[in-house]
Amino acid sequence: MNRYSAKEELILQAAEALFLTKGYTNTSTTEIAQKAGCNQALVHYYFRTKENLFQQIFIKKVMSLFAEFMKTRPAGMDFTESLRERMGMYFDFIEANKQLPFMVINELAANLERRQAFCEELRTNPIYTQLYRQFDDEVQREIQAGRICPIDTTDLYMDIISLTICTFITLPTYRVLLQFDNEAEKQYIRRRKEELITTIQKRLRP
Amino acid sequence: MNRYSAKEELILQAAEALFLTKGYTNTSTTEIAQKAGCNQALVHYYFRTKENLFQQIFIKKVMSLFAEFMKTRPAGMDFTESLRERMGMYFDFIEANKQLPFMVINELAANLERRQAFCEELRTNPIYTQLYRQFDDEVQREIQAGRICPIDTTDLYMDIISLTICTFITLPTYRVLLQFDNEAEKQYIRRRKEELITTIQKRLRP
DNA sequence: AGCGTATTTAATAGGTTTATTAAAATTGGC
DNA sequence: GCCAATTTTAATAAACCTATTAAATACGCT
Repeated sequence: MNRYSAKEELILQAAEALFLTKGYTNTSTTEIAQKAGCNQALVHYYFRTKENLFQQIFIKKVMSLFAEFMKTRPAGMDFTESLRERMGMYFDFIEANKQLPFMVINELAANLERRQAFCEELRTNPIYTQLYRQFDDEVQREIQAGRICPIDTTDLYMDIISLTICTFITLPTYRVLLQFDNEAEKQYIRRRKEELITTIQKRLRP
Repeated sequence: MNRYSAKEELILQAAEALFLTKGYTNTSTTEIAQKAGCNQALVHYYFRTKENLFQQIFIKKVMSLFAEFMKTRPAGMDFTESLRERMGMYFDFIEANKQLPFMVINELAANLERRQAFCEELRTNPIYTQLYRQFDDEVQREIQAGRICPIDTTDLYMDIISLTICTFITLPTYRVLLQFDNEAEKQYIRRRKEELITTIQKRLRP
């Protein structure tokens, strides 16, 4: 079941929400405690240090982000179809976790140690290496069969995450700049999703 | 000439380097003073507040980023050619200012007031509105002439900055992950630049 | 040389932050 | 219903950060 106590869970949730929206430095343990409805000392009682608490949330979240795209290819589809499917899923996942890209970018870019720990995990954990290899194999097969044009798998992956992530990274600014109301924003996001899929499909045409 | 005194200039430089790499919150005025080789009080003497100092650097930098792409179309080229040229220039500009995207993302996303001030500037300053309108006109003309396929100008612009910026946002991580040495990194960046141009050109094909 | 202004510093007030400690409250087993 | 372990709190130490103030130093001008 749940290896966390109720309060511990509340603290984790509060911390996650705050770290995601405000980043590591801008979030204080006092604030986390407040949001979780407990004393600040309790945060340290359960997690000892702020860094510790952050790591637990960070690793979990970031890995889910990476794994989302590399998910096993849905059965009974050709590559192009399944890629479209996966891009859609990835895009939706980030839409549902709009703040995640910010946290990842901030913490990975700002902190060498965290970056190294993260890369170490990515390089050594067979879950991720296998997922990547599998995706790469698919791409190579399609290229050899002439169904898509030659492209480096890294580039393809980068293109997809770039177009996805930047949509949400620029969103807060676009919201102000283009004066989105709720409906306009939804529509914009839908359009960006279409644009992502179109662009990648055209990119892959032989 | 230079309206800054020598020490003032040193402080600005130190602050710029630090804000760019570590962000606003993670940089202290003490640190800036240290790097500039002066007393911490001097930072406040010249710029009164840390926020003030930051603004001066931020506005200048961000506006140069936006303006770079919208530069007037180089003469004697057709649109496709000139677009390629401009994408190259934009990419190179960001390569020469690798840290800039981080600062922009962080500060615009994290701080509503800054975002509003920035958007206000972008919306009202004729330099930027004109540059954008001009680019939009070009795109419309090309579409009507059937030389490129229909696309929303906002989408086209977003695609370009996405592919450019994400290259450098992920770079610190890729550096560790793919264990780049100097040469490998350069090569990777060159490849990403090609990929950007290829992808956009294919995207625009009728 | 000497006065007045601009620059630079040391010292410090006032605030916030993380982390610890010791005591109080709560819970579950018997 | 009491004891012991767990959970929670209040209080506070120690570090650090921004901003200010008043004093010291350098500088330009006559």
